[in-house]
Amino acid sequence: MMVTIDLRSRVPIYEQIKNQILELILLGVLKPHDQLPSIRALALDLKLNVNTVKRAFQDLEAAGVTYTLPGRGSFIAENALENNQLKGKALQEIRDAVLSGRANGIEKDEILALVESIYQDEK
Amino acid sequence: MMVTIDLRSRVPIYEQIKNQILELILLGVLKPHDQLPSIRALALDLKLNVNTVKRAFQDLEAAGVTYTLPGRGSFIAENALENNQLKGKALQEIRDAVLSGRANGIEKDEILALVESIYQDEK
Amino acid sequence: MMVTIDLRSRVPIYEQIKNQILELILLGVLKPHDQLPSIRALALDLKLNVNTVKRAFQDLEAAGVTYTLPGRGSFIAENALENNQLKGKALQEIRDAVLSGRANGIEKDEILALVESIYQDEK
Amino acid sequence: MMVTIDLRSRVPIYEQIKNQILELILLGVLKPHDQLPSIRALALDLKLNVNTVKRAFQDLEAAGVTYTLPGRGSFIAENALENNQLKGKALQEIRDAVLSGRANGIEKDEILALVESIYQDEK
DNA sequence: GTGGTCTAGACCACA
DNA sequence: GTGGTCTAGACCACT
Repeated sequence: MMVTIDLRSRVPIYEQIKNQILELILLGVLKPHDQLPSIRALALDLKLNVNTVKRAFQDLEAAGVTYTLPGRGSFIAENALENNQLKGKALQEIRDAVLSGRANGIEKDEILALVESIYQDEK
Repeated sequence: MMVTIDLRSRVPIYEQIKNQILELILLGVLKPHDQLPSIRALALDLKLNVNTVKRAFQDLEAAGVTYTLPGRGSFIAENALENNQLKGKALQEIRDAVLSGRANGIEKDEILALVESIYQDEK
Repeated sequence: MMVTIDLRSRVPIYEQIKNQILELILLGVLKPHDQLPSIRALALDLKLNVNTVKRAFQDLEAAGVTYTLPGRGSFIAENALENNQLKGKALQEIRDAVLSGRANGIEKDEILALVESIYQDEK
Repeated sequence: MMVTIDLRSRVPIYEQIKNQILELILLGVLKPHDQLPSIRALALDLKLNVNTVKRAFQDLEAAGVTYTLPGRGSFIAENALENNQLKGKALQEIRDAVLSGRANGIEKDEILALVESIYQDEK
């Protein structure tokens, strides 16, 4: 699993895990019914607490991105990205951040440029 | 003072206060050396605890946006917006939110449109 | 009375008044039994609240620097500077400030230079 | 953690904590990325309220001396002392205190000796 | 366990 | 009246 964590980020670790798995699906690296690594294996690999990884997996399942077969493991859902119910929350976060940025005097063009650069990165 | 609070927002109340005061400065409603409402008056007005409002004012002062004369009140600093040391943090928040949005399958154009609409609002 | 107040300073206004009167005595401008301006006149002159000036005068009298004849006014005491019981407190304030400066990485020489420059100013 | 508090000092408790942590960094006892004690543990240890300790840590973080990972703890920043934005304020406090001391008839040499003795203490 | 937010309320210093 | 400090304690998010 190509997942890297930045412990110094203010973004919760479980969010980083979720985001990176979603990115891998988006990029086609992970396909429907592919098996995810076990929670314990990933926690060991990333040197994280099992609970932290568990929380990420729980969220993904709750959002309809993955499904779990008890005793077998977690797998990518059929229509993972279409199911994803996390989009709304993500959009709201962007709205909040942009509003805060505007209040702090950040120019519109500054943000537009930032968005462009982010979407250029690894597409 | 035209400050409105959304108690149900995930954005901390004191951040909402900070942002709204910054907006008022940006819009020219509040000018250097203008006096802000007293923390007690604002707390009463917004039905908040004094400490919550105080936290907002403390942050603004630490950021160089306002200055406080104990026993007299808080005032807008001479170069409030130039001093503002909160911009960097705000930009970082936008970056994080956009990255998270991208991971969740939000299209670039969707974000660009959102940014445009936010900046059209009251500028 | 040549007293000037800096409303923007973190030093309490009544302390500024006390300090300036003490300086005037130190410089010989005010001599024993000279009459100080009335509290009201000074408050009017400096555009301050009467209570603020009153507090300064009270402190000076309590410290043995001045004496008051009810209905007549306040006067410089015979041995104003020798009597002054405020020295100890002032020394303690310097100690605290220097300790704090040391903690914040200010070099000894920096402070020594500052002290020299202050004592050169108007002596 | 070797932190001692003087409850009877006019220096706010949270300032005492800030100063002592800064001293520990200055002395090399605390190094970049070292973890500070938890605010709860320190509060318990010093018999203080959690919020008082929190205020100290908040200030240190705002000044760029520490960084905080929610849920994990607070740590010394990479360039803690270089970042420290509190130096200016500390210098201003010394200036004010010395001016006040001069007004109260404290001799220059008295202050110079005091500064020397303070810097001899534990350097 | 960690820190983050918020409330309620006391007491003090200053204007 | 103003802001500043401190306490006690609740509730939440994250590890």
